Amino acid sequence: MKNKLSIFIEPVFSFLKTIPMGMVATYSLVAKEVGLKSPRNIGWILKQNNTPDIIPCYKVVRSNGKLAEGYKFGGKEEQQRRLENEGIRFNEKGKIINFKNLVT
DNA sequence: ACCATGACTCCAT
DNA sequence: CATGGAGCCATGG
Repeated sequence: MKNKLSIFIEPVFSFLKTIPMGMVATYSLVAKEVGLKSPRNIGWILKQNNTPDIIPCYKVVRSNGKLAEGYKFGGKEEQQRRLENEGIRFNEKGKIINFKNLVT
């Protein structure tokens, strides 16, 4: 590839697959995990995902417990559905309840 | 090289 | 708790 972030794509996707059922990761956590500087970069990388049923990019949430706007496959509503399927619950404001289930 | 944009975060108000 | 601004780093025009 000709851009710098592309070399982080596979590491990020691999990490996402290791996140257990019922748990999520924040953008900054994923960034730190693969050695990237800015959480913004993770957003860019997640947009490179073309296989939502193989790469669980829906497991990445914002640090405030809410979902990012730009989930590529049906928006944050679809992302919320996927998370709820794992048992993650949301309040009426769209914020994750018991936002302690982060991976370390 | 300049500028706008983005699936973000932190901190102040 | 909601909002705004600054910081952030890479991409693309």
